[in-house]
Amino acid sequence: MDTALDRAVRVFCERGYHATSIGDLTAAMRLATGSVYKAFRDKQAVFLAAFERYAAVRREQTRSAAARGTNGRERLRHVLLSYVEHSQGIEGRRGCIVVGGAVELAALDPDVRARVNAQLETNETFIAGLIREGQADGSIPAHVATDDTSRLMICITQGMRVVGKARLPLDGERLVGVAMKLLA
Amino acid sequence: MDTALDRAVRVFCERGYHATSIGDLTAAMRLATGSVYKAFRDKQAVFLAAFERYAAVRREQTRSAAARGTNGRERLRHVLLSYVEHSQGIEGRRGCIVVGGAVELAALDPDVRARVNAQLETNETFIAGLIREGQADGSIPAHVATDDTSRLMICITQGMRVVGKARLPLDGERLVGVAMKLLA
DNA sequence: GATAATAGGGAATGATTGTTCCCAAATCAA
DNA sequence: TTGATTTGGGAACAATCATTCCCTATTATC
Repeated sequence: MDTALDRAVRVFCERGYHATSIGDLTAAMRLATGSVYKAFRDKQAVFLAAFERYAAVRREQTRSAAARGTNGRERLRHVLLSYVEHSQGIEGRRGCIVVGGAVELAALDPDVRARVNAQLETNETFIAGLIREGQADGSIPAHVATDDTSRLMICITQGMRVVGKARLPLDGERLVGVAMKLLA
Repeated sequence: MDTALDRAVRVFCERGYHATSIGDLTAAMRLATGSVYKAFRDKQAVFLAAFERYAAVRREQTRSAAARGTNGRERLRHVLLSYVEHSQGIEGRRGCIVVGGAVELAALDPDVRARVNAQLETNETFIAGLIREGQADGSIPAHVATDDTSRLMICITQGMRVVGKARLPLDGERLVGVAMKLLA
């Protein structure tokens, strides 16, 4: 079932919510219509489950990117680098289900909006934590405004997914190199 | 007809492409079904026309925001401030048709993707121009990497629209204050 | 003033949508 | 082996979709 959900994630990322029909889902998940409706209440429930699965996977990827750094600043740098990589190429073109949910459904579906906001806030809190770590270990100056900087970085990461979906190329090292000035 | 198109812009911004039915459009534009199809070839043509109209209006708003500054750095600051303002509150919740087009249609409709890319590149070129102005008038250091910085700023502006649509609050002065470090 | 041309309105249409219902195969219990 | 229960599959359904067609005012032309 998790593998079927992974396939649903791909379709929702690529086509968004409304352009994905139940037929698209059954084809991707290799399940019949009745089976999908036996596993999920309706299409929105499939989307929310796919959203949850996507968020969990991405959260893990981001944590492990952070673990590649040896201090707060380096951990943050690797998180940003990881975001650029995921916003590029084939995965970038496929898109992000959080951004898709925000743009396509935030105004129409309170459940999805709540999940999107929760996800954005989790990410922001994580980044803010890394900034504080850096300030504690001396790799980030104490005068950096933690909350404002982490919120701006959320804007950067979400924006990269928009730009990546539009297929503008993103150079990881150079883009992140510039973004790290925010920690000066 | 321009006023009808303005109303179409609002619907497309708020609901996106696929969730907007012809019925939604006729209600918003105060036109009957037949009239819409007499003025436009199909739904995609309405969207593209609305996109064009939206882009023209936003372009003008951005230019006039830039005009409020007295040097390159200040002009860029006002542009960023303007973006935060438009990403917030009722307009932020309504959303941006460029971001919506990128996220919802870039993978499905080559025409829309081309228009989205053109718009992103226009904005990026405009920002890059402001950076160069600032470097010429001495308000921005010469060592600032123009292309990388302007691309990152596009990510920031597009990301603010995603975050604003999700209804996370954005504090203009503080966010832009942090973002201006990119010009150090 | 009569007629042609245009613009706007809305019912009809066929395709597609999300959802439900029911059937067949397989698994388990006795 | 039976019978009961679950699991997966797909046809059927009503609703909604984008689009077309045709009718009625209104404007323009002679």
